Amino acid sequence: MAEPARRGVPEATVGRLPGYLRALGQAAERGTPSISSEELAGLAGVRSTQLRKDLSHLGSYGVRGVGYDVAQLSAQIARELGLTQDWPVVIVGLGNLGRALAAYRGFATRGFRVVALVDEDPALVGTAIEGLTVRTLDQLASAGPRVAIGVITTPARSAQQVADRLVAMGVRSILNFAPCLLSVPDGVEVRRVDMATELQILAFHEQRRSLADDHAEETAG
Amino acid sequence: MAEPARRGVPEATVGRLPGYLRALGQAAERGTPSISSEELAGLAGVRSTQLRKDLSHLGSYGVRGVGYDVAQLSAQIARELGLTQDWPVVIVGLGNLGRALAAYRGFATRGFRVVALVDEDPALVGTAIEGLTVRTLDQLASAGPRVAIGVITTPARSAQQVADRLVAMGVRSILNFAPCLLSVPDGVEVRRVDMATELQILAFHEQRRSLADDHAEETAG
DNA sequence: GCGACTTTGTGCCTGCGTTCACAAAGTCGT
DNA sequence: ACGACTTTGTGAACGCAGGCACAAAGTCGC
Ligand SMILES: NC(=O)c1ccc[n+]([C@@H]2O[C@H](COP(=O)([O-])OP(=O)(O)OC[C@H]3O[C@@H](n4cnc5c(N)ncnc54)[C@H](O)[C@@H]3O)[C@@H](O)[C@H]2O)c1
Ligand SMILES: NC(=O)c1ccc[n+]([C@@H]2O[C@H](COP(=O)([O-])OP(=O)(O)OC[C@H]3O[C@@H](n4cnc5c(N)ncnc54)[C@H](O)[C@@H]3O)[C@@H](O)[C@H]2O)c1
Repeated sequence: MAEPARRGVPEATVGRLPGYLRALGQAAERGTPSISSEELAGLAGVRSTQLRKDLSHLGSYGVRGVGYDVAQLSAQIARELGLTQDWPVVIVGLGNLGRALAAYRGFATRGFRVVALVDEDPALVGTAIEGLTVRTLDQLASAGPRVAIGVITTPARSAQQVADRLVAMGVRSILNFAPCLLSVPDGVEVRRVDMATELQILAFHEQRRSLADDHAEETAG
Repeated sequence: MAEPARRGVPEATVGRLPGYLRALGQAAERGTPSISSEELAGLAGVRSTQLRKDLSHLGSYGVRGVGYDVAQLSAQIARELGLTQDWPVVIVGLGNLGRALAAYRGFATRGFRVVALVDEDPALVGTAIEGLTVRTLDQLASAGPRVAIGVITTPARSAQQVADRLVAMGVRSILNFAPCLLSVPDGVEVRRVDMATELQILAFHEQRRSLADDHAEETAG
């Protein structure tokens, strides 16, 4: 039974698969041909029961008494995530952040290829960054390569219109770095990376700890 | 009753508070003095019932029949998140990403101040970036300002040792951009920002949609 | 002042995700 | 060949989070 409830992978599980893949990469470097759920879970930072349940959702199975074949499980998760093909990516907005992303070699290593760079600044359009010529959205729409995933690194005020243009071009997956909400039609998925939000969550807990510390001092002293 | 189960703010709620704060900022720009949960929820991208339940956890309350006072609610959420004080931040690893973050003006706007920059590259140490002199971790530990939050933008292989050093310096909040797991003692919180993971999740759904489309064509044709 | 209306705050229910406990299945030593 | 041991896969219990329905509370028009 290699194909159980195949179309029912829970979202929470999907969110952990990339982590498992990275952990498997580490395991592969060590040269161990197979790995137990306990050890792999340790590398991925989850409980072994959770790992096993997650893997059970993909119908994958290891060998009882032994563990999982590292190479095989890697391939299976990569296939599940759609990383067997290369996804063409466009980066829109080549400021500080967009340029850092364009220069980042980490994408290419796994299934993603930056095939276009877009900005509206006339001083940038036509110049080459990382071997790619910067274009406008118009140029991309009329004569560019097909892109599957759009990365938005423009200021927040431009993000919505950029998203609209991308959607009109057929892009259904957007990674948004601008600190704002994007409204898109059904069938288009937006994920946000928001460092300000992350910092604020850290600040919340930091403050909670500070208050706890203060209280401890108070009662102790 | 302005203080109910004050220490019981659910984690999921905390994760949405920054979004509410941003939405309130937008509302404030419009000049509306008060706002209904329905409208604010729209700006934040959640359901109004969820917004109200979230706010109820902080003991905050609006005025029935009217809504929430924008300025007051803003202040209350900011206080809850610990943004009334400035949190000193250090950025470790001044490559492409670290430099982009150092140049980013978005942090200062709300409660965070980059007070130190760290790298181990001798070519960088001693130079000035964005008005701050780059130091080593040793220099920061012995003679630097106190930092509350550490941002790690080094390659993955260095991230753990950097985290260990930060923890030894008393840092209890870490934002990690390196694609790896950090192991830290209890009482230290790590949050990760991982673009590769986000892209892989997008790829999963993209692939799922592609397969669905193929199937639709097949049955239609 | 009063009734109609608006909007908040919350108890309850439902669904999802995580953890526990254990049977199934396979390996390894003898 | 067989028994002890290891490890997986999963049914079941539990807890948390989200959404619904509704009462409470206040506003506004007259
Ligand atoms: N730099 C960071 O470290 C950082 C951190 C967190 C969040 N962000 C967010 O990422 C986004 C980009 O940040 P940044 O520092 O790189 O900004 P930036 O101002 O340096 O760059 C923005 C770029 O987008 C281009 N642009 C603007 N409107 C455009 C449009 N309609 N079409 C195409 N290109 C357009 C501009 O020409 C510019 O090159 C912002 O939303 C910012 O809030 C950045
Ligand atoms: N650049 C991106 O767009 C991007 C995107 C996603 C993830 N990341 C991750 O962010 C991290 C940084 O990426 P980058 O492209 O800026 O890398 P980079 O190689 O350009 O920069 C890394 C910097 O860290 C410094 N460093 C290394 N070891 C150190 C140590 N022990 N102490 C102090 N400094 C040290 C190096 O001197 C260098 O300046 C990496 O882990 C990368 O995977 C980057």
